[in-house]
Amino acid sequence: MPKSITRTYSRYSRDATALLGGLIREARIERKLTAQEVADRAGISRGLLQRIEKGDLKCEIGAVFEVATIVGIKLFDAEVTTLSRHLHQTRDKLALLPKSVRKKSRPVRDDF
Amino acid sequence: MPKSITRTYSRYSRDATALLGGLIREARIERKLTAQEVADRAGISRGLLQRIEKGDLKCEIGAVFEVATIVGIKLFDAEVTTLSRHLHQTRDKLALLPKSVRKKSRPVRDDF
DNA sequence: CCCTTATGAGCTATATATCGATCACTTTGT
DNA sequence: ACAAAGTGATCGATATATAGCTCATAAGGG
Repeated sequence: MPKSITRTYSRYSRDATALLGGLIREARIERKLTAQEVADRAGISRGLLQRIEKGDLKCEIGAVFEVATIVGIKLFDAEVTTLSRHLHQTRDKLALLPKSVRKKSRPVRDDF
Repeated sequence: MPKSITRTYSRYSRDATALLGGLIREARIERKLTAQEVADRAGISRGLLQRIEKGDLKCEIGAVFEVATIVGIKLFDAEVTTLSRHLHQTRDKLALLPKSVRKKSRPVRDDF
């Protein structure tokens, strides 16, 4: 990250991350696991787990998903299954789609 | 990250990330957006977008969710709605749960 | 078919996320 | 009420993810 970039995030992203973090925390407590335990199992520090549970947008997605899995949140059930469904819906269409996207170099001539 | 940490990820996490990345790519192409366009809108570099679409586990979750949102993947529909539901299911129970988890200091004496 | 443009991959410099430690505070069980 | 344990926060050091190029290849439109 050169040049000191301050990212902006959409509300959607922020809410989603915060909600996921909150659920992780609640799932952890429900399962009676200490923060240290979960952190150890996930191979991360306790501090990072804290940030994840707070919904910090700058955590590795791998770490977040890993923790989620450990505390018993089935990403496949929630997210991926739906994604899969979505994927299958569009798969046939996608087979016909171009492999690279190309912008119109010029406005379409439809004026004759 | 001091001390050269090599993280291990569960299959779940890897699959989920890869699937999400794949869906992002397909959604982008379907919408006829170039990688550069999406990257610009998300405020990230094209290289990072590539990694996200490949399912790289080490990307910021904020960047991934942001891109997902931009290409029209409704995290709320897929993930968060389910998360919300889950949240509500457990909310009442959670109100009664302890705020910190405590391990048994000693094995339970159930031998008398 | 050519020419334009998108994509993929690799490189370097730098901002920064992460770790590990420490401290104060809260909470819980006894 | 006390002691043990969990949590939250902060700090310094360092590994590393990211931006921003460049080049080569692939792909699509005219």
